[in-house]
Amino acid sequence: MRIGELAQRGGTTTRALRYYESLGLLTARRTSNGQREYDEDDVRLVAEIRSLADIGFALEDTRPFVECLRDGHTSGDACPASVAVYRRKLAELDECIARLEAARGRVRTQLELAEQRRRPCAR
Amino acid sequence: MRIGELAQRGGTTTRALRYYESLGLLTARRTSNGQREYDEDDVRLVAEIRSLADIGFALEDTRPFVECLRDGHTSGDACPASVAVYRRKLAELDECIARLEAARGRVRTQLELAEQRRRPCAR
DNA sequence: ACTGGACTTGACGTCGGCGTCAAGTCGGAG
DNA sequence: CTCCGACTTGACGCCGACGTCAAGTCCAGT
Repeated sequence: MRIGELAQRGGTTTRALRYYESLGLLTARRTSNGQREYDEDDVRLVAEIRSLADIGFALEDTRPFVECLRDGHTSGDACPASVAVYRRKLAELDECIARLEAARGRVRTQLELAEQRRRPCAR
Repeated sequence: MRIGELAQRGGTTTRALRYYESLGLLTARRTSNGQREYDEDDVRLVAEIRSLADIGFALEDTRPFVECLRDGHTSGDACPASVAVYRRKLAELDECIARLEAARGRVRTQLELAEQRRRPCAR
């Protein structure tokens, strides 16, 4: 299949696919007239990239998963490098969530204080 | 005081202060030789901007607080517009935290599955 | 007089993940 | 033949919050 169909099936755009290729995440054979030619394995790769990216993984973080699939594994996270990314991402998420919750706490406190000042005598 | 001292006292940089001025968050009188001249009120403004920005507020979101202070209020969140930003930010934080927690859940699940596959018989 | 530091404006660079435009090629349908 | 749609490469635009460099001005100290 060509790039348009792959984009459609992967729920993304041709621009994104070419970008992935520029990053080395995706490679494509070329037909005689120079167009990119993809197969079902590439559909799988794009699906892997997109599902991880949608969760919040940086494209660079999807690289181990993609390489794992290209190595013939049926699952992108069958390789240690992918699992390591899972762990790191988990830690990042925990830290990020903690920061946001701390921020939320501060904002809520400030909001309550501000509202108290606005109606000092209300219930 | 001049811009260098204000930056130091506000825990930021001269570049940032000029940027705030370009956004209209900060205004400065000029001395005869063209240098920016600040006073204690400006220290207060910078402190307000930085404390909000450090929590994760966009600079644009600090504008109501700054204007509130400039209107003579002792607190940046004494004005309705500031309180509205608090509320909006709180909602944004809640949504963002929810998304991150959902992502964390998915990553943890995937991590556990991947580890199970790697040692299928271990405890 | 000279040096060093702080100041000025203007403008380009950074990061990620593409969107969007330009200009050209190619193949199939009518 | 012509036209349309899909494809190609290359390159600039975007967002936010500044960093960093360039080139010049100004003042205080020695």
